[in-house]
Amino acid sequence: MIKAERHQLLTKHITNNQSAQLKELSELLHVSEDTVRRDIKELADLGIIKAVRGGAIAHSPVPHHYRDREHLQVAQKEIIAQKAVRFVEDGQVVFFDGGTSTLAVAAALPKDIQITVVTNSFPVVNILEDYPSAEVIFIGGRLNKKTFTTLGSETIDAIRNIKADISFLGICSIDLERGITTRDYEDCLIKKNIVANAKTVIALSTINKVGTAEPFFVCSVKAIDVVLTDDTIDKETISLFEEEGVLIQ
Amino acid sequence: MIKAERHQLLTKHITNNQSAQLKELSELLHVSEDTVRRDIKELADLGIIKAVRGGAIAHSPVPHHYRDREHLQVAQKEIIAQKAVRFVEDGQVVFFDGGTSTLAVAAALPKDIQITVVTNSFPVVNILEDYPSAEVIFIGGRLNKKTFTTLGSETIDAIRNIKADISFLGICSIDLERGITTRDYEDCLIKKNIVANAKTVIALSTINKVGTAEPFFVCSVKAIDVVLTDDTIDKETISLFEEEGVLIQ
DNA sequence: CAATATATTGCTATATTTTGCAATTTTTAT
DNA sequence: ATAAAAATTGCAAAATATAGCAATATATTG
Repeated sequence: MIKAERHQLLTKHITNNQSAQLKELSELLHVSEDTVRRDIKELADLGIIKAVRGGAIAHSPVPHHYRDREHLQVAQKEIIAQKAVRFVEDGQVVFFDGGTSTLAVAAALPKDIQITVVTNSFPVVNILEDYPSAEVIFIGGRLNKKTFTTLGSETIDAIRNIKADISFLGICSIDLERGITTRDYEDCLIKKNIVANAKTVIALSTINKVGTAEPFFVCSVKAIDVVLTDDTIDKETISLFEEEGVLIQ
Repeated sequence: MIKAERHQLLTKHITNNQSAQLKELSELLHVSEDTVRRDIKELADLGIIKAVRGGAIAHSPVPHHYRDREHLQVAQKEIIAQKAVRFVEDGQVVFFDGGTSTLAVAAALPKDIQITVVTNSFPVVNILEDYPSAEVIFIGGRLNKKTFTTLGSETIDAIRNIKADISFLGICSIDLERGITTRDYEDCLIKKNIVANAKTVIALSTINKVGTAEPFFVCSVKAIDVVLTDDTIDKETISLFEEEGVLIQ
């Protein structure tokens, strides 16, 4: 077997299993552990996998700067993501807001999904590069280097021109009385326009954000169609939201 | 058996099996390993398969994928990049086209440079995320998953609205008579608009691309201000370009 | 058609790369 | 602190690549 072929198999095996040990790979490929070690080093230099002591692990699917934040509440975000993907169907136009919750949803989409994704979030694009049947429309504008999204009037103009079937909205704070609010003014403007231009708005929120408020008002709870959280909601809250016409899960 | 026939069989065999060794192919085609090696090299130069030590492997599912080219001709691109950064000054608005040459220029910029960067290339944004004083404006549009740039009418509209001080143009082919040409129609449209809207156009080209031509016409050589290459140019060529008002280095 | 140029092919000799092994150092776990 | 596991280094044998060359085939030209 030639080296390039080994590299392919190595990459496949490691990304499939998330991790692998030298001994296991050495036996799989019928080469010495030294060779496997060297192969792993080469692949790691290319940024394809990550070399660790005793073997290798798969790269996280999200870009590096995001990894720090991504490790926060991974399990919770995963729960939200699983709830969210059930709403997405082939043929739809789906908008993804910035933020790690929406990113988790993008990452949870099945690889063969056939949708048109609209987003102003670079990490979302990073994820969707490998989805062969997903058309991606990126909303341009000024880059915000903290959130890796675009901002500004061009961004808002572009959002106004697209009517999405579903818009996933990452939420800072949500409260029945004060509605959805954000800490950042520009982000607020973006979200306002996303809400205004979607057929169905799905807000993603970890449970600890429910019942809190921030300075800038995006929209009332009525304007949201679905709220997805990482936990079970008590019946009282559910019916309170239902009174406003909002499905909360 | 003629060469073209061998090439067909080779391509078929390699794409079917994902990879193949020299010996195996040599026996299959009843020619020496040297010939197979040369065949593979030719097919690899055309980007049909990938030549590797000991044989060849099929290209990643998407041909001409950006990631494959990323590490190609690093030294040459570095030479071009060093020539290019000398043209950039603080306070300017600089446009970066897609492609690995322009990417190398972006990567060669000093970390503290204070410019406004406009681009439709995701890799360029990735580089500039870490430049604290560089403002980044991203041109939105439809994502091309091969080049990781945006395309389409929105992209072109946005380009028209920005007048850059300097535009760096990655070049497929450049020829004194036939001008600058590309292989891809949509890419051609983008480049056309970049050239039309820049004060200074700097074309980046590895030396092997000078004197070649592709189907789609972007602009005449006159429209370019500077051509940067990875090698020294003979005096005759220099004066020929100078007659057209083009500085070539 | 002849003769001349060009391209292809397989061979040889000479680099270069890859690989497994052994000796040594570093890291990890107890 | 100590033993075990893993990484690093240097090395030699084997595999593969490169460059030059001669023989042959193919294309071009007048």
